[in-house]
Amino acid sequence: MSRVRIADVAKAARVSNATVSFAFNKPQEISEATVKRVMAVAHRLGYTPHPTARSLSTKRSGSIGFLIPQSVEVVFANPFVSDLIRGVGEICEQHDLTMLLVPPLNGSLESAIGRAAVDGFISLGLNTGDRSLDTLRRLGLPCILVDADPQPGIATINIDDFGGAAAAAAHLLELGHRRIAVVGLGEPRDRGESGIGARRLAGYRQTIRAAGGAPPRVVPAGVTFASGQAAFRQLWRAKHHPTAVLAMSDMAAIGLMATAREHGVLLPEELSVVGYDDIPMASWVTPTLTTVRQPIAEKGRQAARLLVAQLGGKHVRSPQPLATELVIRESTARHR
Amino acid sequence: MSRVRIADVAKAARVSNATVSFAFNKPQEISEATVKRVMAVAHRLGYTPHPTARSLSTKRSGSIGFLIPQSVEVVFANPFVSDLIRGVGEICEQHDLTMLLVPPLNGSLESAIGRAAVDGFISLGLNTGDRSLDTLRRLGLPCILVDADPQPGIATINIDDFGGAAAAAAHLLELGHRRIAVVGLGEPRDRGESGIGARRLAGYRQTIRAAGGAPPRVVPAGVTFASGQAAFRQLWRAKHHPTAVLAMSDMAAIGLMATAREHGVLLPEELSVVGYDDIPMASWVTPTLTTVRQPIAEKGRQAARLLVAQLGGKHVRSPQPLATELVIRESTARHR
DNA sequence: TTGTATGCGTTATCAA
DNA sequence: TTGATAACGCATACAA
Repeated sequence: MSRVRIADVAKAARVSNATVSFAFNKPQEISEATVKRVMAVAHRLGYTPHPTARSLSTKRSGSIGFLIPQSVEVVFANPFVSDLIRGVGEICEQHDLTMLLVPPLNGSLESAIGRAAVDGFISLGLNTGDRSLDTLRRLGLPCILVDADPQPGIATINIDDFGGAAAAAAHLLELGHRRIAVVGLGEPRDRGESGIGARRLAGYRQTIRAAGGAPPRVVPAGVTFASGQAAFRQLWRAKHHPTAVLAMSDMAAIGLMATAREHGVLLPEELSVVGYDDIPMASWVTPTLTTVRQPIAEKGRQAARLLVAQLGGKHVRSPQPLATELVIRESTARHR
Repeated sequence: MSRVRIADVAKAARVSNATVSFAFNKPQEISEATVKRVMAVAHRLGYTPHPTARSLSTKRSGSIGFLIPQSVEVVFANPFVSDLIRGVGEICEQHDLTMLLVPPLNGSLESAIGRAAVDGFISLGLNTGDRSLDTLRRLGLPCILVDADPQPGIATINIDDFGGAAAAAAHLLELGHRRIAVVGLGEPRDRGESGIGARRLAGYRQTIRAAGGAPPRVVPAGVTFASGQAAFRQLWRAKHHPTAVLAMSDMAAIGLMATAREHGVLLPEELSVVGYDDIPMASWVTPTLTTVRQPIAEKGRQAARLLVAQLGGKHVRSPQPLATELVIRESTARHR
């Protein structure tokens, strides 16, 4: 019981393969009666064009790849990614594109890229110097970067990481905090070099320095609840506890707050916490989280729109970084 | 600057196409020296096998479709889906499979199914009688259903929806609650018919009836924060307010709780709330949410494992429904 | 308006 | 061990 092919339809409808193909793809090119007849036969036989064969011929797969730097398991633990996907998905659906999730294959994004049958990629947080970028270029696949360092010839969607971080730091300084800790993003070796972590850290540091504050202690963390828990424990292990924390993700901030409360730390009286992202959850936790809002879904939409444009042959350029906004809620208070 | 093809490599390495193909796919079939030489040339030229051409030939795409009943925009608003995806992704990565997100195309899942170049599907919540099931059968594509009614010949992953709901209801009854409301799942027209909503509702109803309680009022909702907010407003519009609520999703429960607090309702003193799912967030909100835990990621893993087995030609059967467990936290209290 | 013939880039069969 | 060559299933330029 093999699949119904175009030839089967053609034979049953007493026309050629080409006519069947036209009936599906360019109905206006042939007579209406023929289209009707062919389609009726096709439907009766249960024919559906083979997507792979069609792709090989048209050189279009009708799907785009969503490149993630780690496993699905890890990346989707952060609600940020869901929101980003939602934005991308919105535009994809407008253009009948499906989305392929492409994590590294055996640790290598390069090989995963080569195996993905897609028309282009949206990539989340690709570090400068990553060889995947060369692979992308070599294959000539359109690609839009999100939350990455600008690359020559590749459009990148970014937010004003520095400005958001600066606003967050300024808020804490204004509240009288002087012993401020930073919960970083990713491994220490990455932080100083590049990426959003570095930009945010610069925003924190410069603002604090400009106010005459001491350089903040920085503890590494990821974008998960658990990493926020770990960050708290690390901070509280030291003799002098900070009176305020600047986190680079809401998830880490929320994990940190939960653990702080478990340790009997009063929030925000004894510890002010500022997050980053403003994921929906930030306004549902207790205390509600003061955070730097970034338009997550909009980033996804922009990236997808740009990719669609590029698929259409247009030359696209990186837009201006999107604005961030400090959202003051209950997790920050005046230093006592 | 067209893409490097297998013939280019063959010519440059002075071998035939077949030899190049062997070097990539069955290195043990040809001499080691040849493999080495061919691979060196391939690498120098930047050759990567064309995934679509390869698929057409092997009849394998190396990716599976994740069928969702609504747009990505809507479906990914529920953290439940992220967790499910994480489970599926975990197994996929073990088998070098990528995941294609397949939402309805112009409202029709059927056409979306036909266009997806995948080896099989995992489908979330496909209702009985959905014609997509016929399409799947016709195309002969392996498919595993999650949270759906059992279909003849199609393996389905389910949890003990009834038992979980019954435990939740029993818990509230035990706490002395008699005026209990249910926050449903989906449209009223679907609820009575089939699906997890119906099974959970039956669990609530039968348990309450067995205890001699009055039939619960049921208000419809979805699986989003906003639908929980709406459900609260609808409940509070009536004269007699319930003293406890059974929600069919944590997200709805969390939305309901947030709105209740805004209306000055004390939680859990004046209103007990039970959720369903036990998404991570359930233990981060205030009060922490009493809920029915289901192994979300495990469902994803099971579905993926079954699909992989089916792709391997094995005949698979629906496993036993996975156990649920009532997790008692702070959102439920004795009726005053 | 319809049919024929070729290309898409691999894999795999069968000879050599 | 390697090399021609036929599928794979469809789209499309070109011919009729």
